[in-house]
Parts: sequence; C-alpha cells; structure tokens
Amino acid sequence: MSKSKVKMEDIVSLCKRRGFIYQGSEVYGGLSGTWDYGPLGVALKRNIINFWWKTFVEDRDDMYGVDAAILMNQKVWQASGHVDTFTDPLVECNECGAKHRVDQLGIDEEIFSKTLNAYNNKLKILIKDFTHKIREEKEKNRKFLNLDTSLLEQGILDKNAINIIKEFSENIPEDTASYINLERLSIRIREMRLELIKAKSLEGPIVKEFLQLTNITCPTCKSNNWLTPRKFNMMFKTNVGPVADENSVSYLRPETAQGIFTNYKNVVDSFYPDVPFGIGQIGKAFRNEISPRDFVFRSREFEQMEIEYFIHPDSWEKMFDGWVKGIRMFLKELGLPEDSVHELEVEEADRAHYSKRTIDFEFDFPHKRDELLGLAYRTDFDLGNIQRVSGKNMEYRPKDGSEPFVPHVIEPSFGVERMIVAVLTSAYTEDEINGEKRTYLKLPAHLAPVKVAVSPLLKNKPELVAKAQEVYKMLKKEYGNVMYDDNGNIGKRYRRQDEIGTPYCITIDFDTLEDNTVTIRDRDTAEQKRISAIKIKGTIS
RNA sequence: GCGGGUGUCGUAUAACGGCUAAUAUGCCUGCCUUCCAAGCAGGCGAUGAGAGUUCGAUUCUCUCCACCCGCACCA
Repeated sequence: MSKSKVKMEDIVSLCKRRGFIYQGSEVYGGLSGTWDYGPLGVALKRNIINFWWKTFVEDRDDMYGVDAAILMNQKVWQASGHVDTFTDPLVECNECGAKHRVDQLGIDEEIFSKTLNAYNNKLKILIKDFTHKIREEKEKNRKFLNLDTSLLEQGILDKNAINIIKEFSENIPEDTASYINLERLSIRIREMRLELIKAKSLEGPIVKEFLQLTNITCPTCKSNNWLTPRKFNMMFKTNVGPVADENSVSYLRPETAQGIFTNYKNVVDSFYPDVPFGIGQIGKAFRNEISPRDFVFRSREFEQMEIEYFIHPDSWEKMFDGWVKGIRMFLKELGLPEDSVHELEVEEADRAHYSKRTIDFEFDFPHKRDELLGLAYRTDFDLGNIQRVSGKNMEYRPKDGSEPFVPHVIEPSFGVERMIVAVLTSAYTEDEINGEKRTYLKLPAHLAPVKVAVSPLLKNKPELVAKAQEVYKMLKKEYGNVMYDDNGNIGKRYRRQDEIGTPYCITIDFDTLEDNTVTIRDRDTAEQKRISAIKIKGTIS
C-alpha cells in the first residue's frame, strides 16, 4: 500500500508554526479529536469550500444549495438507520483488551437464534412457575408486597395473577421464606427479560456466554475470554429543551446528507426542477470516534461537502459515470497529483446494504493510502425511508405526465479536512535555491491563503515604503488576501511567503520610482519578471 | 479501546535530584541592508495537568490529558 513521502509531523509542525491548524483547547491540554483553524488555515479551508461550492453548485444549472440545522428531529436518525447502525455492539477481550464489533466475529446466526429461543422458553417456564406460586400463596392466604409491578404492566403475568397481586400488595407483608423466594424469582424474571432484549441487539451477558460456549476467539490474540458486550453509539447525544427525557433526545448530526433528504420535498415544491437535479450542502458533522487519528484526517468534529443528486432509476449508470468525471476534474484543480489518487470499486460485501455501487476515491496520505471521498449510488433508500416513517409522499411527478417515481440518488460526499490534508500533502515541497534548502507549499494559486505579498526592497527608505504601501492598498482592494511584508530582508520575506504558499511576491525597488515598474516573483521557480505596476492585475491569475 | 513511544520557549533540539534550564531558528524594538533566510545591539518566550516521594522534582513514582506508531474501529 502506497503512501506519501511527506511526513505528517512536518505538516503538523508547519501548520502550527505558520498559523494553519492548532490543537483544539490547547491551553487546557487539548481535547482529543478536535482541531482549531488559525488565520491561514481558515483562509485555505474557505478557499477549498468556496471552490467546491462554485464548481458543483453555483456554476451549474441543475444544482440547489441548502444549509440545514445540525440538530434534527430524532425520527430522522431512526428513519435513516443511524440509531441502529451507529450503535455498534462492541466486546472487549479480557486477555488483550482489544475491542471488536460483535457482529464481525463470525457468529453463526442460526445457532444464535436457537440459543435465544431456548432462553426464551426457559423464561416462559419461570413465568409460569411464578404465576403458579402466587396462586398457591393466595390459597394459603399469605400476603406479600413489593413484587415487581413492572412485570404486570408489561403483560408478562396473566390477568389472574395481576388481580391477585393487586389485591395483596396494599396489605402488610408477612416475612416468610416463600415470599422472599417469590421476590427473588420476580427479579430474576425481570433480569432475564432485559438480557433477552439486549441479546437481540448483540449485547449483554447472554451474548458473552454465547461467545464463550461457541468458542469464538479474539482476532487479535486468539483467546476466548470476553467481557460483556455493550453498545457504543457514535452519535453525540443531547437533549433539546429544558427537560431531559426520551422525547427531548436529539443528536448532533453524524452526516449532513439527511439535512438534504429532509428538504428534498421543500426544494421540489419551491422550484420544481427537472430530474436530474441535485442539492448540495456544506456543514459540520459529529462522530464520537473510538480513536480519532492522523491529525485532522479523522476527528470527532468535521465538515462535509455533500450532494444528493436525484435521478430517474433508469439512468443511474450514466449519471454515476458523469460524477466520476466531475470529481476527477475537481481533484485535479486542487493540485492533487493524478498518481496519488486511486479509485477503488467497493465490493458488494463491503459497501452499505442499500448501495448498488460505491467508489472510494483514495489518496496517498502521509499516514497511509486512505479514503478521501466517496461516491455512492444509494438507490431510493433514503427517500423511501422518509416516505415510510413520515407518511409523506416523496414521489416526483414528471412534467411530461409520465409515471411518477421516487427519485434515486447518487451521493458524492467530500470531507473538508481530508481535502485539506491532501492539498497540503500535495503542496508540501522541498528543494534548493542557490544551494540552500527551502520548504514551500506549491498550492494552486486559487487556494493560497495569501495570493500576493507586497514588499519594499528596503524598509528604511521612505519613498520605497510609500510606493509599496500604495501598490499594497491597490491590490488589497482588488483581491483581499494580500499581505504587506517588510520583515528582515527581501530573501527572508520570499522564504516566509514560500512556506505559506503565496504564489506571487511583488517588490518595489528604486526603478519603480522612476518608471513605475515592479518585480513579480514566482514562488515555484523563484524567477522574477519586471512588469508595469498597472499591469499587475492582469499578470496574476 | 489495547499495546508501545513521546511530551522542555512559536518551531526544532540540549541538559540537570539543587546555582539564572541551554542552543538554533522564529518573534518584538532599533540600526543596517539595492533581490533569495547577510550583519550588529537589545528584548520576549518553555519543563502538558495534578498528586506523591524528597530539605528541594522539569528530572524519580502514580493518576489524568494530549499527540505519534502498531492493532482494532471507521459514511
């Protein structure tokens, strides 16, 4: 597996030193998986985001933008399947401590299901026994209290038993052995009920026992000594409003896509675009990753740029190919070398069950080759779910009167942070100028945080400074991201600008005062041209 | 989450159970400098957090936090 020759630590160091990216909450010792953007980082990020938006939304006739709320109705995440699929049952190995997803340990489903049935039968027998014993106690006219009334409410006990217990529960209990036994039995029944419910989602003691008995071993250390499997939810949970109860539960969105699907109908109602059309969105998403890693590559708070492209199911292959081409072009303009980008067809077994085709675009990152973005054909899975759960019709009615249909979607999904790492990795370059090493960022000009730096050749010559200020102000007005730099000597300034990827440096010297020409220096070649000051705008792209 | 490693000025490194914690670079002020990190003078700036051992801890021990590597996990 290939990876970049650029070292992540060099990029991290440069990002910190030059004000691109800092550790989140750094003064307090940091917070795992969070990163803050400094002045140059936010500029780079904005440039990437804006370029994406322009390319895929603004410049196209078939695209619409939205910006949905991060907090959404909890039904969104039930309908999308995130409440289930983002709740992974994990089990920890008692020998080596490694954690594994229970559903990936190779459990035989048939045997497991039989086990659960057997357990359920055992439970039924206990309940029968319990009911029977309560009757006996009544006949002996014994009194008892504090039996678990939730068993009654859940309909586990039959009506007769309920009546019997109700009748006695308000009376003072007699302290008898049979009473204690009954109480124990009721607790046990409740426990078993709970265990059974948990086992169905692959957690709890039943699953633990099952793993031991069927001799399922730890993939890491091959031992068969497990702790009790429990759930790990990747979604950040919170409560909306002052009362923290089940109804107020919400989640920070783990992906932005749902904000698009939930607005699909709104956009159609407002604009009634012809199919195919797409909705694009850029925004933050949150995932409580088990282990954030590799600088900003995998963090707990990240930004996505996503499109849901709504199509007629008959045309999906053609549309899919169109997106592959569009993405290739986009990546090229970000300055990513073609031989560092790899398109990986995701096999059926590995892709989401609802996807008929997925391509991962991978990149040779400093840590390893890893996923940069994904392109997935999601069929009508999402709109279908919304239709089912909300009861609202999601069909699209073609203007030509042909058969209505629920549109299928093609989803290109970009991670902003991954783009940034990829762009920095591609841009990070070391070479030599006059025998001296230099480090510079070979950023495409349209992404550079500073587009052009303006310097007076000497800063103790007022006439040069005045002229340089004049040129600086003119360019600042035009481009915005222009820097005035009079630090140290001219060579130093060039190197500083090289390191932050400024493509052009303009120097005002004594000739400028005479014929109004300046020198413009190219970052990559370090070559200079002398041009008329009024032609600067036409020269820098 | 496990195992291993690391944590000292912004960055990269050094040192030490005790004296003012060093060097380079960067940064700030001033001087100088006619095109690729020149020079001079002055200055700012650090032992991740907490506890313990000790007369004294940046150094030893423990806990926590963060990052890096491997494993595992990951639309």
